Amino acid sequence: MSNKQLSLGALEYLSNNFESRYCSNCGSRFWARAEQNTCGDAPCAPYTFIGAPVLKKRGLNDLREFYLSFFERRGHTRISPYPVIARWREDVLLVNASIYDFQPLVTSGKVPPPANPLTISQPCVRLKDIDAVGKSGRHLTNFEMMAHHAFNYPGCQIYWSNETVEYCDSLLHELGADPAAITYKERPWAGGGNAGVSLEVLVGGLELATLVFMDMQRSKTGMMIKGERYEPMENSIVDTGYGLERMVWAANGMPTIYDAVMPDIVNYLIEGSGLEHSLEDPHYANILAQNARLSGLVDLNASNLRDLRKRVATSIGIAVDELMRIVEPIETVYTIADHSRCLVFMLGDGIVPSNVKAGYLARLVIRKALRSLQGLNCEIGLEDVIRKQIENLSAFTLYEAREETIVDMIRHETAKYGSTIDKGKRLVASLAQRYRGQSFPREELVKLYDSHGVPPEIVAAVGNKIGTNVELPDDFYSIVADTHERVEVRVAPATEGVLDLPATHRLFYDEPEQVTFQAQVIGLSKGGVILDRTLFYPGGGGQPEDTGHITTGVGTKVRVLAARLVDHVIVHEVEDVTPFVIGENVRGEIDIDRRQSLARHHTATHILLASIRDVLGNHIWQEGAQKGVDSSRLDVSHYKKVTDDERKEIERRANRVIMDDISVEQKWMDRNEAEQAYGFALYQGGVPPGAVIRIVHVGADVQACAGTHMTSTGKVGPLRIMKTERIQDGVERFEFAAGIAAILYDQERDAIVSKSSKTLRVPPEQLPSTTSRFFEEWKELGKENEELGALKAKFTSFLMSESPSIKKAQDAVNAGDLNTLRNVLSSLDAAFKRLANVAVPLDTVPNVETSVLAPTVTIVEEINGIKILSKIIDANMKELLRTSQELLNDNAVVILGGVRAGQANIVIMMRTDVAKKGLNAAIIIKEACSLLGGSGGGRPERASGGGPHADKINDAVNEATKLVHEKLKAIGRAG
RNA sequence: GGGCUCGUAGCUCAGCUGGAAGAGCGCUGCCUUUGCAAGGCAGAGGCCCUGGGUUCAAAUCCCAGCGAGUCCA
Repeated sequence: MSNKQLSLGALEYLSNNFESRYCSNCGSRFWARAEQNTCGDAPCAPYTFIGAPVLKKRGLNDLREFYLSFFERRGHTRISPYPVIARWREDVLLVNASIYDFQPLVTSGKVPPPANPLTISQPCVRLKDIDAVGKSGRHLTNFEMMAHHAFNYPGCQIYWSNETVEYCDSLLHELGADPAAITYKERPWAGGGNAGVSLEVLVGGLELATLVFMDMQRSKTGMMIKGERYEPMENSIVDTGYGLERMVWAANGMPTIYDAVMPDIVNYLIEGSGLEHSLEDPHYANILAQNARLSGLVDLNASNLRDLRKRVATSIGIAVDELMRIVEPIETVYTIADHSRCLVFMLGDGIVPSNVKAGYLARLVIRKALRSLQGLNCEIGLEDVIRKQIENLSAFTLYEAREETIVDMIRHETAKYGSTIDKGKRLVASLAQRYRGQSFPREELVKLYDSHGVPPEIVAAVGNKIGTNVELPDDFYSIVADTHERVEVRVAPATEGVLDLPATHRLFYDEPEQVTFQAQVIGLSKGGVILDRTLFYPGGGGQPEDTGHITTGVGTKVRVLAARLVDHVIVHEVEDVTPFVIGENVRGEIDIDRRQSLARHHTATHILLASIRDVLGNHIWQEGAQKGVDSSRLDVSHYKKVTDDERKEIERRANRVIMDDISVEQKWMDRNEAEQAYGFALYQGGVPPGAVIRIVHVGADVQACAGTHMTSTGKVGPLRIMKTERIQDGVERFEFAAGIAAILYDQERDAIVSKSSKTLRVPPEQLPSTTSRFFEEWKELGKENEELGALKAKFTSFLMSESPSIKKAQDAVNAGDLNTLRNVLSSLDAAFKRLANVAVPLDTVPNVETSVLAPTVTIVEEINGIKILSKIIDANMKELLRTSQELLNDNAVVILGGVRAGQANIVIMMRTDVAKKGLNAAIIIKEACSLLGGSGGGRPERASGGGPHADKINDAVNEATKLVHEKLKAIGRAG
């Protein structure tokens, strides 16, 4: 027993009203009024509330309101829920619990809580047990955690465990719980770097709430809790969590939590899919209840699902198959009901489906829902269910306002998934062809899922139809996980030593247009000067730091390379720290052009974000931003590609705001007041620490922002969107320039255009038509060139051998067939004319070529009845190949050489019957080309090669010819 | 943030152990048919994503970039 558990034992309220015992099953300590041997929790105790509600019947909205007002009456302030996407945290993606709202800034004491004590009903999304959803009867991917929190600081004690348990007890009494049925089970608790003791609150076997008493923090020494060491901390926090859905379930005793929480959605899906079942049928209700009761006792996963099915079937007395037939469709209905509700929370709170981060989790849920819906085989679309859910969640007005965007995202994702699956099926089909009649390799199955998103069930369905044997392993997803190497999380960079100096006064906020300032040197560090006040902005919020000069008391001017914020102190990194003396007065001067440009881009960023939101919709959220001197970029969440028209409209709107010359308001505000007034949209650029934050108004845009700004929008000057790109699925990047940078961008563009138009000798406005004409003509020329090559090959071979046309003409003459003769001659004539009309591009013909070509003659020899032709002609590689092909009509082996662009090429071709005798062109070409300083290769009956020594072309062709002769003679002797 | 796939004709894709750019569907024309369904013949249609590198030779191999898809944290 650890100390923590003993300390709770001193609780007055518990010891006065309850008996403390140890569970005969798990050994945990628990408190109860009734005589009982077990802790009342699964798996030590079964559900008893199903069919026998343990709380007074209440609906979701009713119970939520009851809870919040219960705590309001007891001095708590009601707080609006936070979004389910945890934008204020870098360590997690989704809000898993109400305390996430206050981590890390409030829990660490850096920021005061919005109210103290407070009560909230916080929607949460947990995807960890997503596979058990629908099957276990109790798992949800999303739920509302009702909570009351008290933050105790030194000198400010609100309340602690005694009051918390008392509140819980009387709440449960008021809700109609039998006092004797309530059990508090003690458990050590740890999470998010903190630890403490918790009490699980159990009624009827169901855990309704957890009361956490957080008063420890992680440390190197201290006591061990759940594998980490913790020490006591100054603050202590009451962190409670009551499951709204579970309480509703306990209050009506339905077989599953889904029936209790979303009866109309469940019915809608059941009716829509033509399922016969209804909960009125006692047989079905019994099966589902039994299923929920037994699954309550285990942690459901893929491998023990079968065991569970068996146990349920046995306890009801039916076959497993029968059970599955009844239970699976309804489980699918539950899954869809859960997932669709989850999606309303996710998408409604601004998550855009993507392939990374929270967006990926949303996509995951969408795809699971779509797959389930498909399994149900009904006309209802996910879109329809989502609309119904939004209607149901009327307590959240925000979602109603965003309904069309949510539905549009769903539609978009549905189409996307459809095409992924279509593509996947085609892939599977072609793979299945390869493995027809064999078993389908497991690696392919994994790869299809991992690289192409094809679920194994689809592989099986398509594959088995084609005739490959696809086996589905039980632990498929863990096999996939095993193929991914675990990457260690990088360690946080070491923080610099805290400077024991007062916070630097930030002149850049008070006097945004000042260039110079007087200050006193109050500290020196290695390479750094610390002043009591400064105009140098230390960087932050995507805005780079200022540079400039500091002139010492004796007039030495020292360059400031950068300014950095270390805790509350701004450190000026200087070229040389030696001229500075602590205590002296100095004069600072910032590089005003740089600062102006940065500030201009910063203000422009705010203007642009507001314009983007105007044009693309209110789901737009800043995902990142980087300001620069020459250009800046702004990343926003958006689920479609930005069109040209949208981009232009955004640019026009932004420039209109600039021309309206609205003054930029900047003020410090109490954090909680600001949040109340403007909501979470304040934190586009991240959540700043501190009880007081800087609020910047730029037109319609209001943000918490620490950067420096222009004093009015007009001073931003022209704004140009240079380009948009999709940096991830669901995130669009805008690159833009403002002020002089925008002018420079325009000028650069003009230069590009004017240079091009000078080259083409057309005015800029004719560039599009001229370039496309040139492109077309270039393509035409390419085709003509091809044709020319073919004709040239024909012509060349015609000159060297007995052309079939000539034969045909002679035959026609002999037969007196004038018609044929006329046709042959006219077609030859046309070919020659065409050849004559096409300009032959004269390559830079090297001298060597003419000298080589001149003495060459056509060599035709016959060895063992095999006709061999070899010659050097004026042709490139392609033409050599073509000509050889033509010459093969009259010859059995053709060897052609040619020189182009200072490089020699050789081609050897032969009839297949010659190659079959054992003559290998690829081997011969290699030999011959080695004389050229190169190499070659190909297939036995056709090979090509070449080399840089063009002057050796004669030798190479001769060598090839010689080798052919020798080989043929050898074959002849052997034969 | 990391892993893995893919960019070739209008579409779907083959070719990728380097050696003349292919198939199916679609399109155009002609033939067959009373018409339809269809069949036959001929043809058009390609910066093989871009830029480097290796090589005698690159759609194919290597690197970088751009674009798309997918899985995981």
